[in-house]
Amino acid sequence: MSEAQDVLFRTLADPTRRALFERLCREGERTVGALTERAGVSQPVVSKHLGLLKQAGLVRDRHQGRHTYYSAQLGALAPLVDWTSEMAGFWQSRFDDLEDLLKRMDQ
Amino acid sequence: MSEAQDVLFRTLADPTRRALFERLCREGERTVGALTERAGVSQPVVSKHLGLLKQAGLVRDRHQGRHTYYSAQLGALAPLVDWTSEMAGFWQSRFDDLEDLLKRMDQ
DNA sequence: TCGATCCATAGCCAATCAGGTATGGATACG
DNA sequence: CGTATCCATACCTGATTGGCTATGGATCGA
Repeated sequence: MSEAQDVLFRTLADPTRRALFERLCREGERTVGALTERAGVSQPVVSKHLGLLKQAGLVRDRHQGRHTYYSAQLGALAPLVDWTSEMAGFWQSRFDDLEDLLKRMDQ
Repeated sequence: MSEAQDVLFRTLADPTRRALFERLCREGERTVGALTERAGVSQPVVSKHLGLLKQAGLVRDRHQGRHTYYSAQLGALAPLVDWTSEMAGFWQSRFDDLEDLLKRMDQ
């Protein structure tokens, strides 16, 4: 029930938002205008999504003149990686328990 | 824009649903009744969430008499792991590009 | 200085969805 | 059998939210 995980999942659940984050990962730093092209939605919508991504810590922004440059903060994905590892860990430990059980039954 | 990733993120975005999946990972196979205890929501709601988790491939169900046992399908998390790896990969390759650039500038 | 461009905010609307209650089918038990 | 338990489905409702347009502040270029 970690808050960080919740924010990440909720933020990345939206396809438009995830696509924006993906583009920033692929292409590096980009302006709002550049991201709006081929985003399939209007500029205000892109700005709002970028705002949410920023709140989630997934991107950071840098102002230069009229432009705002956004870039991906990959480290923010850590809680997500941790969560999957944790789930896999539970799985594995239960599997070990099963192995233990079978081993003991075998004797 | 993989469909599998989209389903996973959307399904795991809900806290109640994620908590159910977590319990199944931690505790192994459980009935709907057992999951409803401490879920904080009503039994029909639990059933609906389990249905969605099943659609997403994250759990599987097994019927025995009046009971329905659900269990986590950890392999279903693969697309999520792949996605994070891919993002990290883009990040890394851009970093490599930068290294390349710096190296060439150095000469 | 004036017009144009870039971006963020505000306000609105439609769609989605998580929650509840009601209910019924299926199975177990006395 | 008849009753109780387990679970899923149907239906409704309020809240959330992703999209739009309108607008305004800020900066650049002429």
